[in-house]
Amino acid sequence: MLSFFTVDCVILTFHEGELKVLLTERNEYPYKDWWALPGYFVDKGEEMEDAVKRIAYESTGLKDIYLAQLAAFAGVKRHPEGRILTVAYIALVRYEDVKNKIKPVTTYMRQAKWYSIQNLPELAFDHSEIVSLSLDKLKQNINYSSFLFELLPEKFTLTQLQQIYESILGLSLDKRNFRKKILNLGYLKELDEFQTGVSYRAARLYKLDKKKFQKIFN
Amino acid sequence: MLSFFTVDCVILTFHEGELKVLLTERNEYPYKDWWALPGYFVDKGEEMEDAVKRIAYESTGLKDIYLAQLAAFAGVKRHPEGRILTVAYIALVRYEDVKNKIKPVTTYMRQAKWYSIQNLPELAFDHSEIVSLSLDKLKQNINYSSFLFELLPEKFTLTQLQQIYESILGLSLDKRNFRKKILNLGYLKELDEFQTGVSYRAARLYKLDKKKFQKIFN
DNA sequence: TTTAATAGTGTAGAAAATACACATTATATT
DNA sequence: AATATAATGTGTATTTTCTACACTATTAAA
Repeated sequence: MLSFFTVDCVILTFHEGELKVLLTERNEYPYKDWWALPGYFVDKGEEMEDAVKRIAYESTGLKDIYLAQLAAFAGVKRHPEGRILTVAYIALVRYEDVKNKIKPVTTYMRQAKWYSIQNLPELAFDHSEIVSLSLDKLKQNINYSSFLFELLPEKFTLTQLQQIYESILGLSLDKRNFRKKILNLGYLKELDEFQTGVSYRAARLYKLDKKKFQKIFN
Repeated sequence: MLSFFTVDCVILTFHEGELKVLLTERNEYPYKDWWALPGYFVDKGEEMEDAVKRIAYESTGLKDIYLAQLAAFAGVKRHPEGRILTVAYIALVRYEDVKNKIKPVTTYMRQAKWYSIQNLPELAFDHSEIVSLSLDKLKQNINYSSFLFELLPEKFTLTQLQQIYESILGLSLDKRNFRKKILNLGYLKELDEFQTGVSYRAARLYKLDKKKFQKIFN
């Protein structure tokens, strides 16, 4: 009993104050030359998450990235050559980790490129819907998960954290209230270190205290 | 390119103050005679949701029930005869609608039976995990969706609503605070009707004002 | 030394969450 | 008719959280 199916990856990062998603230019029919989410068939005997990691590695050069399943898409008409079921995953990466690494090495996709989620081209298949549902899912879980910190360097400023909240929620937050609330949650560790390389007052750095986060959310 | 996959249904109802899930006794190998979630192969050319509706109809006699996709499960070892991908759905039904209807008419399942989610038998495949993730998903969404009302008759008492909250969240709530909060949300319509057939003071009936609910949540 | 750019901070008022106990009402029982 | 039973329905005081709002501090570059 054969079962062909694919995984598609919504690989997100945070850069220049914006959420960005990694798109690849398809080198295969159907939708040849269209922009699409990185994705491909899951090998026989390969675990789904391993396939996602493989594809994410091929397009970002990174191993061990944060993954969460979004949903399965199996519309009879989603693929012009017959129903192909796909399972979409959200993957989060730090921009500093990938910035110079993207050079896809596969035959089925040409260049990969970060696109601001505000400004996406038309995508192949139902991939626009998949991206949009991914963002909905992040919004839903923003206060109940530490996934945000997968988008930030280990040491980050409160402004960076606030920008991620704002870009995921799609609204702007009051700086004082945001800081009061987030520090009150009690899972950020204030460091005695400061930003470097900026031409203005350097901001204090913080990091996530994972143990405290666990305690608070379980 | 063929693609065989199944859907499994976590069909939930609310009765006697408890959440219950519908299980069927399998009549096919593997796991013959085990209790399992109702589920079966999706036909070629059949939309996933239609397959879910078909299976739910076969086990409950109901059409047009509330559905939400939970997730895809595709572990290489989840099925002893080779990987079978399944997409799990949550379905919610009113007990009054199904109470006398359950008589499965398929060859692949024998009796169907409501089990309290507190007290499930060992299940076939990874179905225990699927049930448990379903409950997690309901918990997550309880305050942001009107799915609860799919478990209640059109006209219900506040005590019934509170019991559903309590059984999904797994904790008990203060009656006065619960009522204050839920009525404050502004989407319940107080009726001039009361419970009948009880041997004590009859409670007032309410119903969901769907338009107001929409307004409030969009 | 001045300018530019962002960091960092507090308070008062409003709203929401919590803790908590008893009188009311309808039916069934004697 | 009186009583018992079982669940309904209600208010207040306290604590906590949310919201609105503006200026000084710091650093580097010009």
